[in-house]
This record gives sequence, C-alpha cells and structure tokens, in this order.
Amino acid sequence: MEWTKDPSHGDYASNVAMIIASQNRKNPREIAKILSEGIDDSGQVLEKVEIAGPGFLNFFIREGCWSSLLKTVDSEGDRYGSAGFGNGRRIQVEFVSANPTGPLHIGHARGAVVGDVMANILAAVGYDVFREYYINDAGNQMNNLGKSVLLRYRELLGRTEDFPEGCYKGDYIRDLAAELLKRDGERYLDRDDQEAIPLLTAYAGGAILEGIKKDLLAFGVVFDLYFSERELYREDGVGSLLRTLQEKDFIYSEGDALWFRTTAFGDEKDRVVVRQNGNPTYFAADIAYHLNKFVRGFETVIDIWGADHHGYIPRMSAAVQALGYEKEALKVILVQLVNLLRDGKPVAMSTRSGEFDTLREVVDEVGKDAARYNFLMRRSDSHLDFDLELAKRQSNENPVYYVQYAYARICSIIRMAAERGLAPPLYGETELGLLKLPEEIELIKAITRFPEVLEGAARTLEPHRLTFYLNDIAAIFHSYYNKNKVISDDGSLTGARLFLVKSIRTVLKNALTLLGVSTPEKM
RNA sequence: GCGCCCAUGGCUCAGCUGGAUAGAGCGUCAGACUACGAAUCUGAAUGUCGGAGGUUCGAAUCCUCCUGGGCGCGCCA
Repeated sequence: MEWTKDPSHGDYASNVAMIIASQNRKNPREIAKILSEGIDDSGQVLEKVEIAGPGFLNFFIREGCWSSLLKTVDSEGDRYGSAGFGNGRRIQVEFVSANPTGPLHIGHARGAVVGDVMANILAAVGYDVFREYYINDAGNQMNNLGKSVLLRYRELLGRTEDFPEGCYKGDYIRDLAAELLKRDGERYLDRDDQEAIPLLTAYAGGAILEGIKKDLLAFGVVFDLYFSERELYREDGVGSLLRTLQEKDFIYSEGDALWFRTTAFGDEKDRVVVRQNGNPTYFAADIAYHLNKFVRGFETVIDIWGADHHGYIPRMSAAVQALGYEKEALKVILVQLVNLLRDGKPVAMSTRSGEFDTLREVVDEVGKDAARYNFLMRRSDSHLDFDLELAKRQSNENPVYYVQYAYARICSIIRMAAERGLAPPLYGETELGLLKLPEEIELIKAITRFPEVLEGAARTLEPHRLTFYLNDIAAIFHSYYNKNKVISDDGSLTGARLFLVKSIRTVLKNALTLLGVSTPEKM
C-alpha cells in the first residue's frame, strides 16, 4: 500500500494483485477484482475502489474522513510521529571518534550531525539509545602529538630542531606549547624525549579532547560516554580478546606476527592483529572495543565512519561474526567528505591558510541551525558541498530558513488569533469536516505521513529523509498560506484552520527537534 | 591489477528497496504585498535517468559488459 502521486489514481494504491498474479501466473486484474470485492469497509472510509492499469487497486477516501487522522496529532503532541517498534532494545551509536590530535574539522562535523540525529531518530522509534565517542588515545599518532608539542616548546625556548614527518604543524600546537611553558616553566627542556613525550602527550591529548567536547557541545552534540582506547588496554581488553580468538582458533602465527583469519568470514585477506614487534594493531584494539560493546549488552551497534574507511567494513564485520554475533548486529553508516566552499569557490583545507575549516569556526560563522540542516540535505554517502556564504544567507537559497519560517509564520498566526481572543481548538471542539480544499487535504496527508517518514528513516538509517520531508510540508503550507486566510469572519472555519495549522506546527516542531535545529517563534 | 561506491534537466540533488506520465531546490524568463510575516507564493522552459545488452506484465531501481569519476587495497590510525 502506498501513497499515490497522481490524484486520478486515488489516495492510496496497492500493487498486491500484481504480485499475487505473478506468483500464480494469473491475470492480475482478475485478482484485483476478487480482492476489491472482499474489502471490509465497515468504517465507511472508502469513496470507491478502482482497478486500474495493469492491476492496481486504487483507493479513494471519502472527503470527510481525512480530518479524523488529525486526532492523534492532537493527543500525542510532542510525541506525535514517534513509535514503539524499537521495543526498548539497546542500541549504540558510535560517532565522531576523532583522535584527540587536533580540533575537529568540517568533515567531523558532518559525521557528528549524522550520528546525533540518527540517535535521536532511533530513540524516537523506541530504541534505548547510547551515544559513544571512541577516543583513539593510544598509538603512534598520539606519540607524534606529544613530540610535536615538545618540539614547539623547545622552539619557544630558543632550541630549534627539525620537524619530522608525521608531526603536527597546526598553530594549535604552538598554542599548547606556549600554555605549557606558562604553566610548567622550563622543566621539560632538558628531559629525555622518552620521559618528556608521554607527559606532553597526556597533557596535549587531554587539552585537545576538552576542546573537542566544548566544540561538540556548541554544536548541540552530547555523548553518553567518551570511551578511551588506553582504558581498554589498561583493563586487558585487547589481551583477553586475543586469547578468546586463539581459543576459537581464528589466530595463527606467520612471519613473527599474529594473524586473524578474517577470510573465514568473507574478508579478502587475513589481517595482522599483533605485529612482529609484539604490539597489537589498531584493528586488534578496535575488535576488542566492539566486543566490549556487545558484552555491555548492546544488541545492535552502529558505527559512523568517514567513507574513506569503507574498505575496513569486511574485516570488522568478520571480527563481529568470529566473536559469535550476527552480521546484522554491526551496522556501518558511511559519511562522505564535505567540500567546503565560499561563494562557490573551494576553501583551502589547510590549517595554515587561516581560512575556516574547523567545526568551531564554521559553527561560529554560520550558526548551529544552518550548519546542522545543511549537513542533512544529502544522503550521507554522497558528497556534500557546503557553502559558507549560502549557509549564512537569509534567503530562499537557504532551506533551513524556509522551514523555520513556516514555523514562525504559524506561530504568528496563532499569536494574531490570540489577540482576537481565539485559541486553537482541541480535536472534537471543532468542525474539521470544513477542511475540504485540495490544499487542506494535501496538508492533512502530509501531516499523516510524518510517522511513516520517521519510521523509514529509522529502518534505513537515513536521516536525510527528514529534511526532505520538512521541505515538502513547509512548501505545501507556504502555498496554502498564500492562497487562504486562516483567520476570517467565519468562526467555524477559522477554528478548523487554526487546528490544522497547529497540527502542522506540531510536526515541524517535532521534526526540527529531531534534527537538533531550533524552532524560533519569530525570525 | 583487485574490491567498494557513484553517474538522473544548465548546477546541486531526491526518487519510499521493481510500479502508473521520473520529481525538488538553485539558476533563467514572466508575474503577485491597501489581506494572518514577500526569509513567501504563482506560472513557463529544460531529461535518449552515462552507453549497450539481459531478466518481466513493468527497470532510474535487479544481472552482465563497456565508458567516465571517487575511494580503498599498511605489521598506519
């Protein structure tokens, strides 16, 4: 059963007769006829049922019936649209998870919004959602961070050394070094690298992570837990994982390294989990982390990764299966890179250029609402152009305002009505049968679609469906608004229309809230 | 070389997992404020859905090949 695109096909249509026919090699129109004769319309909602085309069943709903669909909007209010099919099952969304080696950039911002909104959506359909950030605070890159700060620190004290490959050159490193000098004085100047680097790594990593948390907060993104990779090692998570895999005979030794037989689960080659030098790989830690997630009781685990990591999926999936979990227990959403533009021209993504590229700077410039909305205007696995000037522009080129404006307009109407002593009625207090203009029926249908859209977004893990839906319903409303007056001399009609626009407002509010976008009553 | 993703109007993209005449926004052109907010609306033009086969009642959607792009193929993370 689906909504029709063409009114001449009725309101709903079903292709069920064609499906049955193709399975039984019968004439679809005859099946459709049999089906249509057996329809139980005890609720008297059907105007007529037609058999059309190759065997479609087209359902025409009686005019007066639509408004009854608005009852739930009224009774559910800010819960309208939400559902319970998640059944309280525990689901974890892991996202951002950037190394604390530098501030978040624009690419992380997209992942942050996709993850955050995905979590909101899943919570709205009844899952018990947990948001988590995996801190890669172990390994070489962190070491390089500490080294970078040390070098800048010594530089400040007049001791300049070569800056090796792999070290971080951003200005924030100089800032960290200067702060350290101010705080701790010269005590690291003559320390051995082996001694000094871990200290500076801990210092810099901690400071950067605090910055990341603040930036995310300003972006409206809050985590239930920041999970530390180092913590995982400290609790022997990696060691015990390796023992488990060994017991299950998924590990073998070759060339002085330990290999994980991921090919047993469809990976194209086996992967190293312990290097020749005895250190576990990043992959080993990541498996241990995922095992930890399942042990904590999450039934489903969603990872949000940059699309450049797509090649990593088969081995992670293999690991999950090797540990005895269903393949479907791990779901990966890939988020494509963002092209940052200014007036159509690419913004240099280097930190040196002084141009905008961090999450913080972008949010400061264009605002949280515009940034978040823009990141959700495409499927997450497709490239996204993000134009700073366009995102700031308060015009029809900027879809956030289009939707927020619809919301503000409705608020304005309701304010205006209140000045005349009219409050939007409750369901049952008004004659909704008066809403029979085609645009009004269209609006009611659009309102009705919201729970379906939300459910679809949850099932497919596609948050962009909400923005497309919002644009849709806002457009129908704006058009209606320009053609018709809500407040008129006709008291009954005014009441019915106030109820209608109030219902739209509820949907806009609920959907925008899921996106983490504000709902201003005046703009 | 192997693997994954993508190709839809001038531009940027949707297309509800196989349905009816492929839709939006931007841009272009022509219009609408003495009426609840013009950050809005109305109308017009623009398509061999990259190409070629195949599957079937029916394909932008599924299968194969080709072309053209992106990404991945580390004892990096």
